[in-house]
Amino acid sequence: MARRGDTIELAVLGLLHEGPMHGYELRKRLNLMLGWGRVLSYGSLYPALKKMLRANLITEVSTTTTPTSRRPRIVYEVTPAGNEQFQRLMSEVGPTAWEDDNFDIRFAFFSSTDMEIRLRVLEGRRSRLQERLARVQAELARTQAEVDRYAGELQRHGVESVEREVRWLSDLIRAERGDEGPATAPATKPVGTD
Amino acid sequence: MARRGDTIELAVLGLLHEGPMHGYELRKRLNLMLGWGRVLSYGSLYPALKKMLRANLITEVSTTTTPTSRRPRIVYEVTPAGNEQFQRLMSEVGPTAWEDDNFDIRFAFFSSTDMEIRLRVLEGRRSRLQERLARVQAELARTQAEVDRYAGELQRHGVESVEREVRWLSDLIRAERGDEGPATAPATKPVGTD
DNA sequence: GTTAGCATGTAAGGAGTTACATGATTTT
DNA sequence: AAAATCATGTAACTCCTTACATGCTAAC
Repeated sequence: MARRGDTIELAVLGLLHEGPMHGYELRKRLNLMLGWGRVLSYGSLYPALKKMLRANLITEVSTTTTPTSRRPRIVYEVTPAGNEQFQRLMSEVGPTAWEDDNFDIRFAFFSSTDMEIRLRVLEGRRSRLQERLARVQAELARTQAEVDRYAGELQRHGVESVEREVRWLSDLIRAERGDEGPATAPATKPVGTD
Repeated sequence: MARRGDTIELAVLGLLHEGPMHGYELRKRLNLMLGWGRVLSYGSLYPALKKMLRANLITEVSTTTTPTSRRPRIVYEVTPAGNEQFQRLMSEVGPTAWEDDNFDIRFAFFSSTDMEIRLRVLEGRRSRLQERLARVQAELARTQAEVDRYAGELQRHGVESVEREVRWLSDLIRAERGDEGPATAPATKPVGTD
């Protein structure tokens, strides 16, 4: 079962899926990818790589092929076992918190999986969001007038944001089913109900 | 300077600002308030309360006044020092990550501060979001076509969401300046540029 | 009478950050 | 020549979660 800490593992396997890379570059790519907020520190990346080496998910590749005679960098490559693990982490159904925390990463690597898994991840996220939406809206109805102005405004904005994301997911699911990848632009147009 | 762990402290002080409460109730209110995602566990709440007691930010209040003869609950009340700390945490300018992590909590307690602080918090958040937006869009322009379909779609959606939040913040700032609290509905209307 | 919710706490462990340590290479 | 960036790592520390431990009260 997927644990909290498997996030870095998933991200590293996903990036290495595109080709060999060394630690420093992995960190840079990761920080661009997950640019919205948190950055990953070396203090967690390097130990994670060591752990993955021991688990035989990745292997070191000699850098001697580099023509420009740079300083020795440790380039990693994904093993067959690593690819298996990647597919497992991409598709596994775990606790809500884990799946929500890793949705973005999974999405970013959608090209490296098949449609079946993409649909499961998208639909899973949508149903979790809808469930929460229902709970929050029930709560809102129950406590109606007694909420603070600002707290209420925050709730309202939160609900609206989640509703948008649900519509976005619905568009993507439709596109996926219609077999034409993510829609390139129409997310702002009225798309009817979900 | 505000540390990462001051989040619970801020939230507890904010809730107690509305009146005395015991731990169990604090947790419930908090989990409703921050309903979008993570829940706070007893394992972090109770030790935090103990720590705040020692720091003299809150005090225990005897529950003997309760008429229904319930089991003894430990009801906490905020001290003058606690109120000072609350105002400090509400207004303090810290590292980006801290301010971003705590924006929602600060917003939810806006009624307990004055307009000066509300404006500073709202404008601070808006400028941080705009800065990130600029960075990401520059990055998007630089790497144009070479991005993966799904990774690109994720970026696009992220930019759109942040742009929405910037408009929301601008509405709130305008309302705050016009002295009429948060707008009750017009967030979906076109509001021009920021 | 037993399940569900109220109520408070502790201990162990996970995951990641910050700060430290080191040194090569490229740019200014 | 200095500053920035490339590049890899370790140690200490922080914050939080999970799991455990305990017992009362209300509802079914």
